[in-house]
Amino acid sequence: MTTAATARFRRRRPNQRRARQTVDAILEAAIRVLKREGFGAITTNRIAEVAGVSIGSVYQYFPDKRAIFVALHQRHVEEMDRLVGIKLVEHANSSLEELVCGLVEAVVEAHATDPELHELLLTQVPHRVDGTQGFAMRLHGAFRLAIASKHRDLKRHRDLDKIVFITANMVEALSHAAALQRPDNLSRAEVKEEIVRAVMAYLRA
Amino acid sequence: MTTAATARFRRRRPNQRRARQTVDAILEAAIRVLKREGFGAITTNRIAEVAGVSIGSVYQYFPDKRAIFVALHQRHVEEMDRLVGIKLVEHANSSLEELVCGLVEAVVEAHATDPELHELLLTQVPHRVDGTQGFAMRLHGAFRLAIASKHRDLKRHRDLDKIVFITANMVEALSHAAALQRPDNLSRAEVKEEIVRAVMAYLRA
Amino acid sequence: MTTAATARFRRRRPNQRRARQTVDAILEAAIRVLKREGFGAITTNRIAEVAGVSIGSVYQYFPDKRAIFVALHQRHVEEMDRLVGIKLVEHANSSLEELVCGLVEAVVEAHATDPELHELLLTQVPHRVDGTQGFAMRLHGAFRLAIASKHRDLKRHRDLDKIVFITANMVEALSHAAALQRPDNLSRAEVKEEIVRAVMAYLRA
Amino acid sequence: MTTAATARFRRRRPNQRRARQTVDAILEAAIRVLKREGFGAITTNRIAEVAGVSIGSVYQYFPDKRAIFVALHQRHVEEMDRLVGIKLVEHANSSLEELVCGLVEAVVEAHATDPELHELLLTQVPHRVDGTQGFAMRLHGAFRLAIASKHRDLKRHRDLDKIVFITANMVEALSHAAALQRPDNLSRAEVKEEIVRAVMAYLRA
DNA sequence: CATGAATGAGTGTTCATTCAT
DNA sequence: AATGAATGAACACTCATTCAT
Repeated sequence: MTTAATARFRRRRPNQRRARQTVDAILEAAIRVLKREGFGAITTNRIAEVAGVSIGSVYQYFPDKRAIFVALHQRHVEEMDRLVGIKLVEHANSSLEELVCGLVEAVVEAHATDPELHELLLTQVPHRVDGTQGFAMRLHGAFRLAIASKHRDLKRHRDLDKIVFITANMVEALSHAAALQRPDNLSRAEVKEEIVRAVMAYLRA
Repeated sequence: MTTAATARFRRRRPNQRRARQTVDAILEAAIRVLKREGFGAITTNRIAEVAGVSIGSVYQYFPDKRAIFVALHQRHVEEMDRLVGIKLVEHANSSLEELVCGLVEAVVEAHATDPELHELLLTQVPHRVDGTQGFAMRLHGAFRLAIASKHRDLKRHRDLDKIVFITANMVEALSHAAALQRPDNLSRAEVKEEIVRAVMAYLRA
Repeated sequence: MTTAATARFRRRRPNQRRARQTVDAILEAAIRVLKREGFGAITTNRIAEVAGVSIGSVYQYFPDKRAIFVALHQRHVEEMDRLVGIKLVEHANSSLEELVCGLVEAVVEAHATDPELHELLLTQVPHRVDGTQGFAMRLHGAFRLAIASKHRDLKRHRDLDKIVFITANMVEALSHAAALQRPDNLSRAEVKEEIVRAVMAYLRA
Repeated sequence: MTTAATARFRRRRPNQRRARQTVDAILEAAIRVLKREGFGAITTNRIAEVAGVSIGSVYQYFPDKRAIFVALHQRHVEEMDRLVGIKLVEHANSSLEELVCGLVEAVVEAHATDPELHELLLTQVPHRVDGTQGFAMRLHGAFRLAIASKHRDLKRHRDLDKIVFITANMVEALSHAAALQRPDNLSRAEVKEEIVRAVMAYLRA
């Protein structure tokens, strides 16, 4: 969808299923090469080869090499959005703590799905972070909604903006760290619990 | 012969100083190009040109292109280490809250020094994150030291590792966010205060 | 069966007309792209797009890209031939001067019809000049005929070949120059008159 | 000189003899490939190969492929200018007829030097003709000078502009034709003589 | 040590052409 | 016939790196 939209302006709009398959094959190939041979080894021809399509087809769907990486990042962010969205709906009627717990779980899960790819995208593949695009920004919406509705009395004491800013970033960053830098002697569950504890402590402070 | 020894020193020094100047010029040029023209425009020849040295001189001091980026990252991390180290010494005898406050201040300051460069290095320039190199890891040491000495009773209740992991990452990530994504309606001081509040709330929980 | 025959005709005709239309659309598209975007921008796919036909249809009527240019040159030369032919017939019974005047007029007109295209075909689009194809060559026939019949006594003095060679090339080149390089302070009529004067002066010399 | 000037803006200014040799080698290689394998076979890598230099060196002196052709055209035009300039000086004190004869000779010679290249450049290699660049334009200056000084009385009768326009284009076009389309039964000397006759006839008319 | 011309492997990208639908 | 997605050989051009001066 979004990837197709990216290509829409420069290349023909493909028809449906086949096109989607080709685009996916290209993105998967890019990921495979990235993981196996490193960012330096990624060439458009190599991607085409691994994807099993012709180089021409790559340029049918992506205006240039960069667009492939942009699509990769987008797909990744969208996947995360999806997971968070699900939890948000699930916990519509839960307590604040349960909701926070759910969100933390979603974000930790999202980061843990393919941490290697996540890290590679973050450290090796150039990517603009224009504020709105950052993942934490998406969490902001979720937290604003959650805190505003579940914890109204807080609004009086401190600015909602501050709280949202802090909590969203805490969850994003700590989940991220949990996925990528968690020490061996800490289980994922422990860390998850600890993140929730930290967030709740802050909210109650 | 004292005169001979002196002469040797006199002959060496200027060269070493020159070398240092050249290396700095190259790194500054790399930063300038990175900021002004983007990562894609960085070529060794362009760096040499902007630095005002010959391409040959670049290879005199850096074995290859990657080494320039490694040095760039190192310089950046070292600068941060330095700032944190100072605060740590300053607050050797302060209370835990004051120390946390000092560390947060140091990290926020460090990130605010050249946020543009900081972001570019993080998003555009490929960099390994092999655990030890990540900046958060350095904070771990500081926090471990601080918490272990200032807040001994905590050790009994929960694992020090968890606490250090959470606090170090909180400070790192929130300071980072404060520098790069702080909403306009929040002052830096407010955010700093809020970060301290969050950390302390967690430590007291 | 008359009806069958009629049906056959009816079935074929529209196809042939369609084919002619398609071919024309392709050639016009090529010209349009050539004028608007330059020779470098001409691609078979672009021509098809501008012509409003599929790339497959282009290859239905032209074996390869070069054939399109050959057809373009041909169409252009044929148009010129047509104009010259008309004048030749018109002045079958006129004096030599009147005939020369008519021919010059025809060639100047021909060059002035679409000077931009004329120049582009000459300067941008590769074209063989294998003697027979050159436009001047066609004028040779006209002039040979004209001079041989109208100016017989000349034959005795100098070789008809020389005269034809010189006059045909004069008219061709000067008309060409008149269309493309005429200074602003000279009207087309003046130049035309001057060309006739030059040709007649030579013929009378 | 001129070729170096073309490259000056995009590429380093080379120092002296070696650079000149390299540039010449590249241009000669381009001509050789053009003659032997046709325009379609000219690739930058092939030129480099034939020139015996690396492809990188080609781009050291020419910003892109087109620049090579531009330089080729320029070199050609300059050579012609040179020949005409010489004749102009030689005949400073001669009669008008002698001067015309000299100029015709120069132009015929110029065109005859390497007619194959001349034709290829004209028919195969895309080239802008922006008025000033056309060769005929250069002859204009020569003829204006010649006629104005040698044939003053003409000025009264007809506009000098017309005469210059006609004569310069006659000489250019007829010499060109003489070199490329001269019939076998006409010697070059004969044609040359005939061109002079035509020009003089016009001037005397 | 400094220089910068020269190198050439390697890259992104194009576009004429085909052929299954 | 018409279509246009797919192909992939071929190309222009870059840029990290070397080395003679």
